[in-house]
Amino acid sequence: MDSEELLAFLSAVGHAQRIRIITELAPGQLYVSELARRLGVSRPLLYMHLERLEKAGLVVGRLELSDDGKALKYFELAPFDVRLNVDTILAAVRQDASDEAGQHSPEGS
Amino acid sequence: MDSEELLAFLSAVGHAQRIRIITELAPGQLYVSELARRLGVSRPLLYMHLERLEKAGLVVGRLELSDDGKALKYFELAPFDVRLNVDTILAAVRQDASDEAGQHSPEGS
DNA sequence: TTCATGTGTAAGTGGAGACTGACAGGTGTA
DNA sequence: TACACCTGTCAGTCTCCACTTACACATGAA
Repeated sequence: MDSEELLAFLSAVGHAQRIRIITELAPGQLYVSELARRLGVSRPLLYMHLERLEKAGLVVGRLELSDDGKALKYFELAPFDVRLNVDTILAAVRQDASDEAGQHSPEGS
Repeated sequence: MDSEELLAFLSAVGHAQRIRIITELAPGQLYVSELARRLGVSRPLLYMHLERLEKAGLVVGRLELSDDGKALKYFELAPFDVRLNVDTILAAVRQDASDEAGQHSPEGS
């Protein structure tokens, strides 16, 4: 994980509304409209937050057809576990240099 | 750690400039003007970032007198180690309820 | 055909926070 | 006195992002 990914991750979680989203999704998947109702949030706003969380890899969404033929966009938490201390931050910054050197073909890591 | 503290921590680290500050302070303490020069950042701006980092407990500053009588404000990293996954986030949110119940006299955790 | 449900996006507003420049004050040295 | 350092803060600008309103488009049921 380089510093860019780390930053995306941290700024995604570091927001009160998105913490609430994570809390709400913890028990299991929910579709967007239902989630918006529970949080008392407008749907477009929720989309923005979900998009941000998805880009950071915290959440995954998939379109599903319900029994009665309605398209429902379900979101669920993606497993993540990040440790945050001086060493892990420095490691992320150092990773940038490696990315630079390797260019294409990422190191996985 | 309740969700408010967690949020302060995450939004403090989740910023490119502040990551750079942490990187720069990792080898050892520095005083503000020197740090500003290294980062190529104005001093007032640096103060803002340092204040934010200090409030989140990532950094500590102290005023010191150099040998030649100049006052220097040194900052150094505070030790921190936070693990971030669904469980730790939920734990922070649950902590809010405990804070509410206990009111004053914090639980230290 | 109308209503209630859902997805998805475009366009605009408002406010917080990132950032700058300029100031006032202190010290030691030439 | 003047200069080169330092700390600390105020007042302003500007940019980003959180948020709203409104739209287009589907489906199934009354």
